[in-house]
Amino acid sequence: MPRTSDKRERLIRSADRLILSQGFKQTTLSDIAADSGVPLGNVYYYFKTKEDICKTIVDTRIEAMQALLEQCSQPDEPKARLLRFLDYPPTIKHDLSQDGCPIGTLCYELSRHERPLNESSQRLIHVLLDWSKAQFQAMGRPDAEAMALQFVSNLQGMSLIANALEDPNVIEQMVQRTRSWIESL
Amino acid sequence: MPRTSDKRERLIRSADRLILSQGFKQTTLSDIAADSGVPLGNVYYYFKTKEDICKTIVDTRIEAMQALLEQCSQPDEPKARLLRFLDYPPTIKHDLSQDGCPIGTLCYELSRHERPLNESSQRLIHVLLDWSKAQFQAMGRPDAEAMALQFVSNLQGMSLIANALEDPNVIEQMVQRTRSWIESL
DNA sequence: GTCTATATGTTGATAGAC
DNA sequence: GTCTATCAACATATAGAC
Repeated sequence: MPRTSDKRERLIRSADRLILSQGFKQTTLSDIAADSGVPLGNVYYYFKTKEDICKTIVDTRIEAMQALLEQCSQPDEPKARLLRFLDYPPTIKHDLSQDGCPIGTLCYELSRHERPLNESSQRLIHVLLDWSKAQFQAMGRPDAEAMALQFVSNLQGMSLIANALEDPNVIEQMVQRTRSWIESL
Repeated sequence: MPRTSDKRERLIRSADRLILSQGFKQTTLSDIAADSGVPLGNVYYYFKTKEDICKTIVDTRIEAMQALLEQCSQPDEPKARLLRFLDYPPTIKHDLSQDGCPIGTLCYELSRHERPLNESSQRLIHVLLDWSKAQFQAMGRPDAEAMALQFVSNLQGMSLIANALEDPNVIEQMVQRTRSWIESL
């Protein structure tokens, strides 16, 4: 019987969605329980603490981003990989402008919590930085580090502004600019 | 007697600092009271609600940024104004990498609160966008809107990444890149 | 205007029956 | 494994003496 329970999965999905739209601190266990249809007391069978849920969400988002990045890393030249990644933000521009970037928002919120939660910020942003840097290095650029910084900065900057203005068009415009920049290299 | 009380000012200063390092939701009235040396019950003589404090901090930061922008707007050509603004981030790179941007962090946090708090996000980011756009327009650029987007995106992107990595050098590197971009126009 | 004491509500977490 | 009931801590906000 317990083998077929999908409660843990439902809890994670609800937590992920609620944390994205409300933030981690703002989201209560009661919110997550209600949204997932799991009784409040039962949450503690699956997660030891609220902080434990947060760590799980961090891992979930990191893995989701890594899956996306691998999908963009087909046996191809690095420039095409970067351009292929840029196809993604416009497909979720409405989510991005409504809730911000799942990586960036968590990054910024967790960096103002205590240890060990704030240590997740570094891991989250490194996923994007490391992959980007690898692509610029494969392009033979000695300034790969700085280029990766600019690339990820564009992604995070556009998400924050689009979210603040609630304007999906910001994503379109900035992706277009970033695309032109990559193509010109 | 009450004329010389600086309690309200002390409360604002403490709230501003605490909200910057811990976030608004995370910061309790007790924190602010203790830090400012004002008894908890007395806070409500100066502010009706906690939300009221937040709105005051938003205004404070907007005014501080406007003051800085005016300082960069000496009777000069627009390109020099943008470059003069870029002198600023490196002077506070340690604060930026420790706590993030006072505009951007508040922007991202408040956009996931309910109305009317989330409406402040738009006002906060518009301060930077409007001023930047005005400079690019004065430079005669028809794409001033997109240029302002890229400029502010760089500022916010570098702050988020520097904060996540706790690395002031990210500010230096990205400001240098942004400076080169502006100079090339 | 100032401050102590406290009301009121919410939240993370636990106890214990089933 | 599941769920109800509840605890203990904390946060916002108020009452009321001074």
